[in-house]
Amino acid sequence: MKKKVTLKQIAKELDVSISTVSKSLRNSLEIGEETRLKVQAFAKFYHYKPNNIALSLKNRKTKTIGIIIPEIVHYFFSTVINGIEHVANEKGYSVIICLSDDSFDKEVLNMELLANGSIDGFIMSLSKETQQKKDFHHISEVINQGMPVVMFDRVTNAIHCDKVINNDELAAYEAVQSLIDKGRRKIALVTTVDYVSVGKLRTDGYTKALLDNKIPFDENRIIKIENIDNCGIKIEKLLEDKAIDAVFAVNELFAVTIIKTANKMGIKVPEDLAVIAFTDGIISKYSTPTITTISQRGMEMGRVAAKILIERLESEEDELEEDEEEVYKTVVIETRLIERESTN
Amino acid sequence: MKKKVTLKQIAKELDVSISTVSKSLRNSLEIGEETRLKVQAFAKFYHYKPNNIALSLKNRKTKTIGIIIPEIVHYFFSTVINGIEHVANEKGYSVIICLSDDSFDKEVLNMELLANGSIDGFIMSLSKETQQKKDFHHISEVINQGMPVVMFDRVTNAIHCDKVINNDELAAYEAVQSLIDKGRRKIALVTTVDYVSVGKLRTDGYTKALLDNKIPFDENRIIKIENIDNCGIKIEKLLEDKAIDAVFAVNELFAVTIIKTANKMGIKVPEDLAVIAFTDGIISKYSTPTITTISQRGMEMGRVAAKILIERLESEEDELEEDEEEVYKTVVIETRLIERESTN
DNA sequence: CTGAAAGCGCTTACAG
DNA sequence: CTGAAAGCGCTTACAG
Repeated sequence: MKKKVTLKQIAKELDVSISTVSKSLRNSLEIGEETRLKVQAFAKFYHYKPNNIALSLKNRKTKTIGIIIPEIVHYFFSTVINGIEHVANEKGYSVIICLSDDSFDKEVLNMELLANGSIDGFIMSLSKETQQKKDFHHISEVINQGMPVVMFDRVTNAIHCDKVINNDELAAYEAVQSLIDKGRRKIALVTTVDYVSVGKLRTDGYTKALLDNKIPFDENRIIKIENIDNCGIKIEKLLEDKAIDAVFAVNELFAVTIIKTANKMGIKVPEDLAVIAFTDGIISKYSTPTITTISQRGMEMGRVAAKILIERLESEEDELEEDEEEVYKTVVIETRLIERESTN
Repeated sequence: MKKKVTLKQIAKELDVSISTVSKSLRNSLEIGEETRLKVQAFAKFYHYKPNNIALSLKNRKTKTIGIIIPEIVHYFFSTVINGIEHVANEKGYSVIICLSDDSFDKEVLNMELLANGSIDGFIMSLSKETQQKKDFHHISEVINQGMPVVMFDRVTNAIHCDKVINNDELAAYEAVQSLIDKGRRKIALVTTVDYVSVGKLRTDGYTKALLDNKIPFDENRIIKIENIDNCGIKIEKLLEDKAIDAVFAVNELFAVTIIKTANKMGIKVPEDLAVIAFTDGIISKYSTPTITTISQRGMEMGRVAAKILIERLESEEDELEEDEEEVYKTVVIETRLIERESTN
């Protein structure tokens, strides 16, 4: 077991000063060629690599990005992480991931933990509980300390920072419009409870599409599901309303459950019932029938979020710490309609 | 913008020494009550939190775990991360995640990056390319430097370290046996290419189950798929062999593809063809019919891996750096058969 | 051309 | 009871 070698050890071994070793390894012209080469050879032989922690302390930056998301066993979020990780890696950054489990307390705790020097900036998506409580002090605190934050998907207007989002309302509108274009007029909406910001926006898009097409709005055609595991009855009741010929589901889990329920009830998809879902995941691709979805393009969201954060991080360096007004941007990632079998 | 406050600033402000501040905040009895309380009040007011990086450097441990996995948009792996993250969090550790994208070079690069002080230990699953090349020098190097490594799922005998695995051979055996118990005798195997360690083990289990039941082994009933995207033809050819009444797929993506192909060909699942898959993911639960699977219990694997690593990390502390023989353990996580509609 | 010193933010053994 | 000093591993402005 040979522990990692340090500058100090090399210096001792070679009988030179630590400064000389450091400079040699950084190819400083200050150092005589002979010494430099000697040091370099020795360092190479012992696989010397500078200690990241020491560098972080010295440079006051860690070259790592903190990610805080509600859950990781989730197609969309893992896709975003994938995007972030790839951009980060290209630019020499690592990512450290914390899960909030949709809990406010865990979100706060994890942010505080990481904010104490472990990372240079955050990329995050709000937990349900945080959105419900509307308490964002932990985020503004971090921003106040000068640490950049990029929020994605589940964002809030209450915080002034860079954001990467879909136009959820517009995307929902387009989804519903596409159903209308195919001759469907009695369109139901299956959504989540209201405090999830994106849920609300998607509902707005749905309502607006109906309105613009002069289709009467019927409250009974909207159901809000809190828990996926026991939504069967609610969905059955909705489908029993024979007047329905299409449903817009706010995520693919709802969509596949609807299709399965329809099957059981002898309702044919897409003939009798067209189904379209927000969030393109793996299920939609492999369900029978395959499900038409609106892809949020999580990978792209991740890439963009990482780019924005890193850009801000690297530009801060030369900034003269002036108290200039920060100009934040909100990037809207275009969603993409992926037509499959569940709408014809 | 008020930057984070440091001990130095507090000391200056209160006109005491840094040592006094440090000791006060750590509730040292050395310090007089008055001073201590004064410092604590001040620190609290300014939200003082010690800098993690400085602590890491001082203590020579980071309280963070490095995870290296092939991909993250993958049900099993994200499940494992979830398990790791939760026990890590409980014990005050963070996790930093790097993806190898199944590339040997990225795996090596990322390990070297993290090994330079960023983390206390690794939890990892080998990339395909690494398994193919059988080059594990980067892992033994890290271990040699005294950094503990726990491998899971895709492991190798070439490296001596703690491991968490399924008994892939046995699980495959049991899966095939369950098909046989249901009267199926002409069982096909759809697997991956051989260099993936678990793929090979599952094949062995399949073969053995046939043998033990005196069912003739037919090489034509085994197909190896390299790329999921264009395996349709291979599967069709297999299913055309009317003699087949069951198939054991090495993952759920293969299984669902088989079911869809069967449907198209007018073959009924499970009546004409029973399908069972390794790896319980989200697709199996929502496919039509739902798919019987062998759950690898990724969450549990993650939990166990994290526990082993942290235990080793914390026990090392008091260990007197003796050159005692390390005793590594391999924990086998029992798989679970989850019966659904695709086998009857 | 080389090295001593200061410093990043912290802790702790040791003086006083 | 308080503080100066050394040290974790590194970099760099400054002397010599």
